[in-house]
Amino acid sequence: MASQVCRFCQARARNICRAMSAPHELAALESARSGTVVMRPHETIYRQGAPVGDIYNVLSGWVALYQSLDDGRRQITALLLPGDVFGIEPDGLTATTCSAEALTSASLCVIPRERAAALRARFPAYGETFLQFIGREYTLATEHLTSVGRRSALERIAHLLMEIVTRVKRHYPLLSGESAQLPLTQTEIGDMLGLTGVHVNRMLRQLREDGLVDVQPGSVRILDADRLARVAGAVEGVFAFWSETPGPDGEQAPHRARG
Amino acid sequence: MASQVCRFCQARARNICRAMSAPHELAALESARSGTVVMRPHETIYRQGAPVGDIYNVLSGWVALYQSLDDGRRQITALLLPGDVFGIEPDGLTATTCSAEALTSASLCVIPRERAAALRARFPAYGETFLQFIGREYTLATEHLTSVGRRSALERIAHLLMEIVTRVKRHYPLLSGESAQLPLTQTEIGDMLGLTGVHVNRMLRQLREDGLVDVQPGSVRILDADRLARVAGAVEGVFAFWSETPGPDGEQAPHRARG
DNA sequence: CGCCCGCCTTGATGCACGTCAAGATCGCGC
DNA sequence: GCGCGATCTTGACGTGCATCAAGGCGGGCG
Repeated sequence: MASQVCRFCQARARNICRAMSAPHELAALESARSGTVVMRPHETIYRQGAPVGDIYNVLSGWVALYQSLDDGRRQITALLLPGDVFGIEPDGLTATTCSAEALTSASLCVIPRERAAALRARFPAYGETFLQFIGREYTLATEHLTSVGRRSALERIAHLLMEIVTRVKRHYPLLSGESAQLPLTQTEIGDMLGLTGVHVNRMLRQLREDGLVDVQPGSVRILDADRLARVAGAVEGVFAFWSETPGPDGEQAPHRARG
Repeated sequence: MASQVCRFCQARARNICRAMSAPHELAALESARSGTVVMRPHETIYRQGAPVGDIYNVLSGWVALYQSLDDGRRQITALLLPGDVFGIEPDGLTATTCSAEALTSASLCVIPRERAAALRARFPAYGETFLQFIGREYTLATEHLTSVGRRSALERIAHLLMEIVTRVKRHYPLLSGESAQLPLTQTEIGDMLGLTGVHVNRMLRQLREDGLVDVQPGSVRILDADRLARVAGAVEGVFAFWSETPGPDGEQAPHRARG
């Protein structure tokens, strides 16, 4: 009883399904997916240590993956925006090392793990897209690692704000000027960057006083992108990476320019 | 002019080529690979910002991926041991975000990126193995992120030592007792964990005085694995993860036990 | 043999960030 | 309209790790 959702899916062109467009490919997708799930803010999608049999495609809303330690410390290890995928790490059926939680209301397209594997076997291009998407997540994680390991609190926050605004801009025109929704509490920003909420607050204040950004609860506006990037100590080429759709070696990157 | 190296490759059973064993599969591998490269200690394999057209399979030796900031700070983002793969992140042809360097003498099996893609298209099982290996690297990066973000210096070091000994043990019997080669300087350990070499030294001293480990230049010996794991604040299930060969949802994990 | 250069080791000092604590603000439910 | 909880905000204070500095050890090379 496959419905026809995939062939009308607006998100398809830019997410993990983008290699599938012929009628028989769409039919295969439609019969593989098990449905769309709608999560409410702060609802848990799956919990660290539990087996996870599905792969999730973010259609709308923001999702966080995080790891918790016994004493309650937690680290957000990934931030997923519409167009991103999670649950692909191949240890799904035994035990995930991260929990997943919706930060906002979110709708997720769900595909059972084995059916996704079957699709990859049948449509190699679909498998390649998987590789590109998990490679993208890996690169993002790597950049967060250098941020948390080697950047000061101020640099980390500047870097994260640039990343978020750039990634949001990739799919949605910004609200006005360089302003974007930011549905993260300061504590959650701290949990991404290895800081406390209190210290995040102080650093945001400094960025505001220096005229670099304006962060209101719920939104960011970047006032001086050049100086912010300089504070962030951004590595050559990251902006292009953040804004591009993962692709076969970045071929279809929209505005890639180096140097 | 394909040689016959792959069919006699000792490493094949446990590395990214393990799905390939039939004669025609081995022939395909042999004609795809471009050769074996031998690196000397501290030799650079590729540099951050440069395009990389190859995928590397570690046959022997240790390799580090790292990211550098303008002012010389650096973060090691991955540690590759024999059996691991790097260069798979799909942004290869434009610009890598990390540099790669041999920590010891190392030999690497090299496959050009497009030929690997062609193999994946022809042999879906090979493509699945890619997914599993990059997923493994992603999970490791994620755990390093929570270490650097949320663990104290002492905890991070305990955690890293357990990870390294467990990963080494996966492929090689330990030297004697729980002792393994550790070809990392204390500064390099610091670069993995977001610490200075000086502080690494002090924390190692404390672990030694507490009778948990014995770290000589060049080797580690774990004296009390239980207490060390408690200091590390290890998350449920990581040890099994470190020691297992990445597989289809961990099916062939050798000693997996949870709880 | 003796120099030099990396690395390890340890001490003294400083600072970036954490912790604790007390409002202020705002949205929400009753 | 009022109370309540979550979040933001700011101050005072403490500490974990960095920084600076000096000496020891060992291995490679002239």
